[in-house]
Amino acid sequence: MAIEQDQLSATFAALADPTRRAMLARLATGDADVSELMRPFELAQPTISKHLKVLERAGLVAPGRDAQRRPRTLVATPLKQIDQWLETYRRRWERRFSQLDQYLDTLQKKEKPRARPKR
Amino acid sequence: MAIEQDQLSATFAALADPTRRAMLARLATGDADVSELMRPFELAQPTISKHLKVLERAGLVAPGRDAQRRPRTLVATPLKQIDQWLETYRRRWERRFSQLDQYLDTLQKKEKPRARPKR
DNA sequence: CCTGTAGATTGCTATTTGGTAATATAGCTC
DNA sequence: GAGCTATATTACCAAATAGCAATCTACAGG
Repeated sequence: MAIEQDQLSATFAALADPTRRAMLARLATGDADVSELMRPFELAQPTISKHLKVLERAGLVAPGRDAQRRPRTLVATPLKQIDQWLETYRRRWERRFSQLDQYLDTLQKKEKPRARPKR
Repeated sequence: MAIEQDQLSATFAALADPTRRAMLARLATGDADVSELMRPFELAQPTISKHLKVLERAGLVAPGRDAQRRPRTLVATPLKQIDQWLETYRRRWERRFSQLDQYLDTLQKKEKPRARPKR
């Protein structure tokens, strides 16, 4: 059903939209209210509010208050979780296990014998 | 809209599903065909194939061939891109960026959805 | 050929998502 | 309090998604 109750899924889903990533990038330079977050886009105000709600549900943004403004603050914690999730896969690009290596490895597996050449 | 033509969006979208993340985790231990990827889940085979298509469109998985099997290989490149994207935000959790961040971080850690006071 | 097996494809739901316009609410400022 | 400003909420639509059962395709072995 993919109701996305888990934190990681909600964060990934929130980041899967260029508009929302741009909003985060703006917030990385400092807090901003809705009008300001809206400025770079040709989107209606409710659309921006909706995007903000997605970011808030993911915990990436925290709401503030200043008279009638609602300045948003970036919260990095969910991004840290993503960074930790990446840990399992990190060696695949940091070490000598390149995409090409994997591809060639797959081709070789057709033969079924074993003896992985260690260059 | 959001046709997700950009690589980053496609990758984030693909990762926003626990089933697909589990499939990647399995592939991290070595190539696997559809029957094997299907095993841990109570999902129909076409559903798994669909998930695989999403992962392939994101470039996270490469298709192989072995008689009637289609063993899949993990490709880490899109994950590397995510890692690079995170770079902008990394200092926010590696250092204590601000007092507000600290405060919000601890709030998040509690994650306590208590009963809301009725207004 | 025929049969069994592994996957892909098709066709169909229900739900979610990104967008909109219209309206409601909250807080200045006069 | 009237009016202005900033934002949220509501109601709606179109498209995308996750799921399924049924069917088609490709290949290995007799």
